[in-house]
Amino acid sequence: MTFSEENYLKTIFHLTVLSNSAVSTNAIAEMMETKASSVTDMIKKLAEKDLVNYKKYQGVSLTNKGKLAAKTIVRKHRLWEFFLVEKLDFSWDEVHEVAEQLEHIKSDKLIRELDRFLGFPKQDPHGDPIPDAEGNFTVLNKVLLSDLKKGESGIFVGVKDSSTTFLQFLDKRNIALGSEIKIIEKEPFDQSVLIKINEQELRVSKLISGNIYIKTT
Amino acid sequence: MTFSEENYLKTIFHLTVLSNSAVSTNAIAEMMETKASSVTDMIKKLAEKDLVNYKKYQGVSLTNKGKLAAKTIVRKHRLWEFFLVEKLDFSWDEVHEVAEQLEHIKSDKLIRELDRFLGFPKQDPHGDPIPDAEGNFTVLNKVLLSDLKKGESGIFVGVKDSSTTFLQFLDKRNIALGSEIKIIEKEPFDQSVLIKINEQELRVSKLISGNIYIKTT
DNA sequence: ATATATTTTTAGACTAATCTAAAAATATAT
DNA sequence: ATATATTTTTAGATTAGTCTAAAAATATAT
Repeated sequence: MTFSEENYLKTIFHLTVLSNSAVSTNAIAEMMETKASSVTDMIKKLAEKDLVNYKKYQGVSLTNKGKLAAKTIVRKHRLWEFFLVEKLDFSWDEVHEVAEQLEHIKSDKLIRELDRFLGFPKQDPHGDPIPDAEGNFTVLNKVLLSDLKKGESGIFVGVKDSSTTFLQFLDKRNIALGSEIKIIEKEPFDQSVLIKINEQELRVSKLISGNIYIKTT
Repeated sequence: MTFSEENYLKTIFHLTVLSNSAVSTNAIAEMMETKASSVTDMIKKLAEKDLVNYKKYQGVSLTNKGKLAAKTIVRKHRLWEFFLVEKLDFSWDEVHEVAEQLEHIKSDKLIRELDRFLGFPKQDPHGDPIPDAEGNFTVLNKVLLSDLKKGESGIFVGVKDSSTTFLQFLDKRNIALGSEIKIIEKEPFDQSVLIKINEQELRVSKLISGNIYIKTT
């Protein structure tokens, strides 16, 4: 499987998780920053290899074979991210680009041994689940900070948007995975919330609270 | 720089070390298991980028820029090999193929941090020197086992041929880097040598002794 | 229901890296 | 020194992945 094929599978997988139905050509093109015509070409190739189900104009979905391949790539990506943060002192906003490269390295032994070396981690540095060799993973049951009500609290366990800018925003305010967050007050007008974190009070906008996953305690 | 360009540079580098003069198109083709015409095409591309000196029919050599690029790839290859053996329990005959992939990952921070994480190793698992970030490395002054005379001894510090079969041959006989080896006797007829290693005596052919590097003590 | 807008596919072209076959240059042998 | 062999380059084709522009299919709006 080529790098490009792997990248398409991964993108289709991520889009499927979001939408839970057939994925459109344009959605893939947009997420990959490429053209719809290129997507059509590649989809045909993947369908030929039984990695996706495809009927002209009807969007695309992963076959079981394609799903396992996609999960394997996600597994590799997230294990490498964990490695970079835990062993090589990368910060969580620096890992994505390098993991995008490392995820394509082909060696079953490598990924098996890396997993062992890291102690079989279950979440990557952004709180996303790391699939095991069979593609299975457990999703924490978590809610968005924006869905909590006044007085409720929980542990910060993941981010929805893991863009560099958002992650750096959190770093600047010392909001890290594992922090306890409590809702002090919600402003109905702009839906901003006043939260208590690290013994400090902080007001965050809806855009922020809608990107923070909380495990309620 | 593409993977392919990097592989050509690396090959030219290795061939230059061996021959110490301009490298022929055919030599590159043979080492890379490709066709001379493909080599010519790529050489032109590398010359265009000022990575090699090239005059039609006269062979190629690396420019300073090309030499540094090549050493950087070798540095990455050997650091990853060290990582695989030291941290992921690979054996020295399993690392090459995976390192061939890992050497192409692009991230200065990655390789800098990996080097630090590994404790700035100076030799890879086969005893080959690991260049530093500037491309400098120290070559142990070592001799071939086949050049030692009766009664001389030293430490096994490297292999000349690091093919899987040769490395597995050594493993089978418990001949590992760091072992002390002493020449008990040399047979003039077939140039085989009787050596003492790990308290045992062992007869090895010229083909073997000619692939083992020794640091005399 | 039909016109209009949007999405998707197709047709044809481009680049990088490769190949085969033929031509050109260089090396070798007597 | 010249014929022969070898090496290297060129010319032209192929494949994977991409693109633009146009055509075809589907969705939307009134």
